Amino acid sequence: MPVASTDALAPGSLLAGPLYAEVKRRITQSLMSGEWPQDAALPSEAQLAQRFGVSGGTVRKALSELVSERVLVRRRGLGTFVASRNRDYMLDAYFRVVDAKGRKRFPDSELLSFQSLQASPRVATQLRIKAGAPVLCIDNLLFLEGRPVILDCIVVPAAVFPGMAEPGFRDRDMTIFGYYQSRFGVTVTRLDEWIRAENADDRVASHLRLAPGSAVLAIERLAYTFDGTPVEHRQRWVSTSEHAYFNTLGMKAQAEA
Amino acid sequence: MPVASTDALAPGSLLAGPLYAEVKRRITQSLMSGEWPQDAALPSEAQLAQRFGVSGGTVRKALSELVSERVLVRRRGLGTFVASRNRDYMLDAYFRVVDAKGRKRFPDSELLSFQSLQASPRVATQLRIKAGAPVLCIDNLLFLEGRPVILDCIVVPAAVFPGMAEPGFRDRDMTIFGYYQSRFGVTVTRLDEWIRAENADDRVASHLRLAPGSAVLAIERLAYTFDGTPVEHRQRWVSTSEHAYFNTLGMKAQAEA
DNA sequence: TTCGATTTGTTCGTATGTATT
DNA sequence: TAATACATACGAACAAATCGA
Repeated sequence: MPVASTDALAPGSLLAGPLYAEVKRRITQSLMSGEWPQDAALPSEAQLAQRFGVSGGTVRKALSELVSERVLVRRRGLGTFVASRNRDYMLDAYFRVVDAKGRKRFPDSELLSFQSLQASPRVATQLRIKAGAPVLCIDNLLFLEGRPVILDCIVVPAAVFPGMAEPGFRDRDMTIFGYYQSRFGVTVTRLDEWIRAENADDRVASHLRLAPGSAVLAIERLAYTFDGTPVEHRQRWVSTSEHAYFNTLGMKAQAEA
Repeated sequence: MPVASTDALAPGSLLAGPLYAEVKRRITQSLMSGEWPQDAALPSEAQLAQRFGVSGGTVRKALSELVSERVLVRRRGLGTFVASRNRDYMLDAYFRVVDAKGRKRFPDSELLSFQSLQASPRVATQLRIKAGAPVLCIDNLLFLEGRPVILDCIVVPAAVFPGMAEPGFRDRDMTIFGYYQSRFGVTVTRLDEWIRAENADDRVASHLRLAPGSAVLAIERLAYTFDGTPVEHRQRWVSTSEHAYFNTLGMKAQAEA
């Protein structure tokens, strides 16, 4: 039979905050370290409770926060999993562009270019790497209902995605974040976006089939992984002639009593 | 001693979902009906548990969801309150415009006009009122660090805010949502925003001190109260020459272990 | 198809800690 | 200091979903 785990939290130790927060940090660290393989379930509530020497309710509270932050998903009868960055997840959690009727659809994409370059000072600062460090730059055009609506210029540190190259990227059968996750073990857990309006330059206007000078959304976006390290910079231009960026805050609608 | 309340939930009744969801609906209904006065605490956990005939943990789960949806705030030792739509709350919960360094500041405002008009068909549809129904239209210019950055055109149904007039609105010593809440008992609990890019027309450009045709953010926004009724339509234009609309999703940063 | 084992989801109750008045 | 109220933590029981024998 197994002996008491060394992970058990000392009962009298001085913690910065509540116990469940410490449990959450420990679980996050295990997720980061790759202790639990992709697509496999985490240990059950009862096992985690025993491992950390806390009650099931405390583990549940830690896991529930990670679920609400969309890091984990739990399925009754099955277990707790790292949320897979698949199409349905991305459309639901991260994709914000809707059509005139408010509908979201998964876009088709066309890879425009894939280059190995050196980080510009500006993007390097954002990614917290050295200016001139090797990066991969990917230009991608996204279509909704056959029309080009979104132009993306993705910059990722080469060190974070060792061995990434155009063929593998082009032939992936999944979302970009899903590719990061399954191929490189990099799970995006947070997105920050800064949205501005710009007059489209010739390149942007041409790709989005707009008149030069047309107003477009310019979205600068940073994606982070568990420990807050930025892993992707994306400059996105969105044509809002037929679409809008949708955002909602506050109380969800409640079903009738 | 008090007898069992008629609000008690039947133990064997058929509920659509879990018990805490029903408790949440009941609490929401009481909030809507004005049963609990503004600025006063709701009944304590134990009192609500007794009233609904459920355990404290079930009440806590219902209240916790309303807290996470920013409808309520709980203060230990004090009680549970409807979240006051004051400056700090609005800046934290709803205001999304940041300066070049990512800082949020509360804007100064200048009332441009206050008119009683009839709802246009388009806005009437959004507000779910009849075209031509009486509405109040308020134009407001917001300044950050002395510069005009946001132009707002607010449309609210007159029926929702009986007796609202320019002097009271102009002299309010609080946020607009705080005024709705304290003066008319209308608490905004949800915001939907559709963000587009536009070339500024002469009026918008003039107010925001931009060249005509400059790209600006055009944000169409609907505010709802508890039961999902829209109570305000706001068309907002934002100059992003010195500012950006900031949005973040996913896992919060965690303190070190 | 049925059954049993596993796992999460919900509900209950209790005890203790902490902040406020 | 005492009373009140929320916050945390524990443990237990049962329901519901899933999967494999």
